[in-house]
Amino acid sequence: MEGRAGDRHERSGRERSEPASVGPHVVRFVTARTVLAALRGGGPYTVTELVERTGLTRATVIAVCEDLVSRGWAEEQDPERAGPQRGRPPRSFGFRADAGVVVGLDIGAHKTTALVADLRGKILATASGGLPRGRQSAAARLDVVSSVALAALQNAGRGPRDVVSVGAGVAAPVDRNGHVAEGSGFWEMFDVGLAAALFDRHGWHVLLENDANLAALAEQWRGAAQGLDDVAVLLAGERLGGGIIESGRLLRGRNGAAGELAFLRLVDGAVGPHGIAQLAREWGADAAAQPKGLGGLAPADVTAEAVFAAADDGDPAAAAVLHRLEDRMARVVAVLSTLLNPELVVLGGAIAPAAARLLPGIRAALPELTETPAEIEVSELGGEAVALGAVRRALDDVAERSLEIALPAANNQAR
Amino acid sequence: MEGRAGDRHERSGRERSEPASVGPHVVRFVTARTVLAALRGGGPYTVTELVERTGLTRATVIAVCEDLVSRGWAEEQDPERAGPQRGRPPRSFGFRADAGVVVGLDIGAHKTTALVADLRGKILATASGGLPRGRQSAAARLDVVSSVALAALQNAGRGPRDVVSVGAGVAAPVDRNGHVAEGSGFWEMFDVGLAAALFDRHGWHVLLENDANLAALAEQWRGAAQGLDDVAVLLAGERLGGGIIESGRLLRGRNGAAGELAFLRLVDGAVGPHGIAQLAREWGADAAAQPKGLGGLAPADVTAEAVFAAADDGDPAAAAVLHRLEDRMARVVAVLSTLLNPELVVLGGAIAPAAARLLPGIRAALPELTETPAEIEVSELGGEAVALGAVRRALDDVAERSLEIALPAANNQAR
DNA sequence: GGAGATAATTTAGAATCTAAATATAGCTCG
DNA sequence: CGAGCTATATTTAGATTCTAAATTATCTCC
Repeated sequence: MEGRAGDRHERSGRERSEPASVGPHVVRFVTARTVLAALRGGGPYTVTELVERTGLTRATVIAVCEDLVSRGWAEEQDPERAGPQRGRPPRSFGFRADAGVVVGLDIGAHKTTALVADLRGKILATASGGLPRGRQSAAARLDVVSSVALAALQNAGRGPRDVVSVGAGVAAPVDRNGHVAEGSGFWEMFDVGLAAALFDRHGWHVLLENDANLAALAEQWRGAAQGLDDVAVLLAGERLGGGIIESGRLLRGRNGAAGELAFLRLVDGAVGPHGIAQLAREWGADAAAQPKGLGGLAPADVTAEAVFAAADDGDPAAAAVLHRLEDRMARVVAVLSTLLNPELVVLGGAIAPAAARLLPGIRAALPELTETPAEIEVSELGGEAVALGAVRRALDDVAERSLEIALPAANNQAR
Repeated sequence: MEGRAGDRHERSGRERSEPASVGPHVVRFVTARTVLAALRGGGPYTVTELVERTGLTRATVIAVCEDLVSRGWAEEQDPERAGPQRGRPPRSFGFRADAGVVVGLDIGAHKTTALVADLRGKILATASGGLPRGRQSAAARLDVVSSVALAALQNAGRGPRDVVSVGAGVAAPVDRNGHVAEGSGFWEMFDVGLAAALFDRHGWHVLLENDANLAALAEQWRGAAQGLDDVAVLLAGERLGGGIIESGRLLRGRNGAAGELAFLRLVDGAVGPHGIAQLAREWGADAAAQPKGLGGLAPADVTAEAVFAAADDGDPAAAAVLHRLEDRMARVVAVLSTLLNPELVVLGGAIAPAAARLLPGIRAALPELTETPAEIEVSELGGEAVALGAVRRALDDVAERSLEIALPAANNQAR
């Protein structure tokens, strides 16, 4: 048996005999998606421009556009005519970026961040909320997530009904079906729980995804990796995660654990700013040639900043710590470069500020370790990378399902 | 209209305004591919069976089938009617597996192997030829490849005109466009050279690919990884290469160097049978507790077999060598498991026989090294894995292009 | 107000699918 | 041996969609 060419059935599962009903409808479906994609790509376009961009006929474009208008995805606009023009005035159609919103969620262990964006990805509002420390029931946690999302929506002046799709990132492996890998501790509650809860409460379509994967999407969308199709993103903080994009697609692996290099022996131990301090304590002892070591700090005072400062002052022990850190990072990047041959590796997460400092050292160490060294950059997206990637994920979902989605009726009417 | 169906432009790249011409023709194109895929999957089918399998209407199926017959891809067959049946006798159509052949080439440094298969992948014949040692001109090398392919064709009783597609594997990175990565030494000659030469001489459509990638395809097709969508294959011999399949797709990376772990520091040095002997020489010295070490062999007599034999005899030095080897392999598999989370890792290449011996040790070491250990198996495909994968690659190409390919006229007539 | 230009709209034609009606070939049974 | 049954093939009608060409509309310039 083949199953090779015809594997479409993302959801329908086992059934054969499904390719069914290809008819002319599908043609319309495809052309509508083509036109919609063109509209989404830029400002209002005249029909003539759309004809050029899509390669379709004038008649077809107009028919499709009117269809899209009636579904709420596009609107006809009076083009701003700069000065007198000759000929019959053209009709213009534009994408209705405000026909709905998407929500991007970054669900961390202690804090949840929500981003609300319009259908072109313009960020409209933010909100975040922390969990009080201590054990929390699943319900309490879901309540926090839900209320943070609602707060962000309110900040954006929109309501729950306006939400067309939701992306959500968690710090655990998530497989292709949106299931959290077994053995992920409390993250497992989000497996079914999150999507079900948010669907039940608000009717939202929720896509769960690994946080590092979302960070990778964000970097490719609006970060250091814009436009690149082969990228890896390291999300290093308290945890070390990786998101890998190959040929423009996220890699997930069998259980969604691809890129989960947290346990790679090569890089054991934390590598975030907290980790730097810890490494300094561990390594300071044997690396210290001077009696004072690490600028004479007491162990409790060893912080990432202190180590950097000490290194700047010429403290050899601190310099040695940074050297070893550079070496560790370089080895991680080297493994990625050799195994996956990305064009660029982006260092992100809490370590980003520190990583900028280490970049030259890492770059210098790399050629010795691999034949195909990738470029390395530090993320400039800050703390919202994951939430931003969640927005991107939701937008992709909207693009894919756009012609099946019923837009919020109110808006549909409103304009 | 003529040039409609052939509008593929897989390579045309940047141009906008290309999605063009979606018309009803495309619908036919899709349904034809669907029916052809169904036919390829199994024996002759009655129209009714095809209706069930494809979900299309009876009328459509018949129309498409007759179309396929006229193009030479299918033939109408008198179904063998077992005993009396009721109702009007059905028409049956079958895939013409003999309408053409594909060729799979394994182009090694010293030897080239060719496999000829029918359009269902049944291997019809083999041939191989070695290069005399010493420097060879590019032309001489291409001559060998060409003549080996022709010999295999002759063995199969077919001619060069019967060839519909050719897959070829080389031991160098090959990017998505079929270009050999720069810096690959003499393999670069195949970059343009091979495809051009074989096209000029015989009109063949040649797909160049990395050998380990092809081995991965072979394992997924007819080897240990049948039906799995997330697999890694290690091809270890004089060289160490890796082929990675994720979500059913080969990973290539930016320059086609994905999986090229030959230079990974973790596993430096050869790991093939030759490598075992070498490691034994290197490591024997310091691992030897007994005065005799390695069963008292002289360095020149140290072979893989000898090391295995010595270990069986209880020689601790030999056992230590094998232990370290197991550890190395385990670490490679661990890196793959952690980074890519495959379901299975297949050990192939020249090391395969030896690897079977080491498997338990590798499996035992793995859980310590990764949280998501993959299954491990040894390849059973032998020395033809790469050529077999090349056949698979060519068949995929045929499936994709089938409706644009003109089948050899002779056969077309013949039946 | 007419000529020219640009674009929208209409019309005709072709390809494709589905669905329903009709025809066909073989078997069974009285 | 012919009527009836059955499963299938073939034909026909209807709907949808595209392209291409002809027609109509609206604006500017002279």
